[in-house]
Amino acid sequence: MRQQKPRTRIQRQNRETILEAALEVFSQHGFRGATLDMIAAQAGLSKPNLLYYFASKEAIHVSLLSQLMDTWLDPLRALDAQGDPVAELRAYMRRKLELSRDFSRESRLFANEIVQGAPHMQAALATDLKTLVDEKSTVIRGWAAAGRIADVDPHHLIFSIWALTQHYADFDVQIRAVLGEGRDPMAEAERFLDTLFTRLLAP
Amino acid sequence: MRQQKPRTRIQRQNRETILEAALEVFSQHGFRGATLDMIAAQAGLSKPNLLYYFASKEAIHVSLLSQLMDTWLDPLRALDAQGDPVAELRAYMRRKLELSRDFSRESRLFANEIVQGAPHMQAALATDLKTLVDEKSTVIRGWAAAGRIADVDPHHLIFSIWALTQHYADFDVQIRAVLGEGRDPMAEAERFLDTLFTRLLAP
DNA sequence: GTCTATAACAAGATAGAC
DNA sequence: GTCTATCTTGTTATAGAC
Repeated sequence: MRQQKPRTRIQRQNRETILEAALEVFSQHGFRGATLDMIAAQAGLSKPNLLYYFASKEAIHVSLLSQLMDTWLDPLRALDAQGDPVAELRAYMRRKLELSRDFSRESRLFANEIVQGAPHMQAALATDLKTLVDEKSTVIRGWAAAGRIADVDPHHLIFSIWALTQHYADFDVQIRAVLGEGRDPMAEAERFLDTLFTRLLAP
Repeated sequence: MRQQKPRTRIQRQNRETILEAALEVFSQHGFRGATLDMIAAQAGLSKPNLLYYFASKEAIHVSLLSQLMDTWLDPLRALDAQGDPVAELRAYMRRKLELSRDFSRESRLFANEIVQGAPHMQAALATDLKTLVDEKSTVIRGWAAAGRIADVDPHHLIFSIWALTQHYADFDVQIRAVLGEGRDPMAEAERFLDTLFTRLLAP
């Protein structure tokens, strides 16, 4: 039962600091594995001070997740029905891969949430996400019908882009363990995935 | 400090019951999110009784994970260097997808562990897993060099099979939310992935 | 003697009072 | 910002049942 909207500059800044710290801790330990102590230490604030800005541990978590959804969907939103089909889809894949590289904590936070059944996001998935995906699927289906890309199921094409790009963030430990030292997973991934989607989509 | 190997029939059976219950709970909530109370309830046993059969909560978790590793690698082990390259790789993908369908809890247990940095599996990843993957990568590289499949990076090819098949188990909630009612994600996935790998691998 | 349950303990956690 | 009430949870006696 605290203020919802930050009024002053200090409030905005501290909320930002807390969310950044919480992202670090939640993405690494999951919701239950994270403690307010860890987040407070990471943020350089006292524990009660956290609870001055957020009503509860769960409130911090929810705030992170809802913020995230937007960023996460941006690359798909940018898919342009007027552009060149194969180029557009490859660019979408590349943007998603860049998100995995530059926002891997966010990706893991999301993965943690979904793997555990999305207790806090069910609604958003079935509305915002589904709406956007359905809309873009229609575009892709049109491209396929016009013979401008190969005939593939649009939904599963999108799933494959999610799966392949997020895998490099979420399963990073495994990837690095298997590849061994001295390799650059993300750079290699970009080349591999570009080849993959080029071959898949060629009409 | 309990017995390691089950001696009696009851012991084997109860350990089995506990592991089954723990799989259900751990895969859904992660290690820290799961409580012994939940596992006990699921197993129909009392909490102290759990700890009569397993030394600790962690011991149950570790037991599950080490059992899992074997099952998880079987499909890759079965990749036959003497078989037809494209058929072998497609069959490997199909076996992995069947695992995702029939052992989705195991897949999520694994995902939970890896996403959080694999605190209990680091060693196994860098040894057992890496050894097997490197070995099969050599086979695949040979196929590519002989022009029997397209020229792709073997490691990333294997990663792509993992990513695409496990995604349907681990992100099941999201998939179903996006597809909506009345569809069969796994059946559709099989057709889509078969097309994808056929096009990717065609020499 | 092998197993199971009730009860209690101690550490650690969230949340809130002062 | 220190300090604390309250609750949860992993673990351990303790004692009883098959």
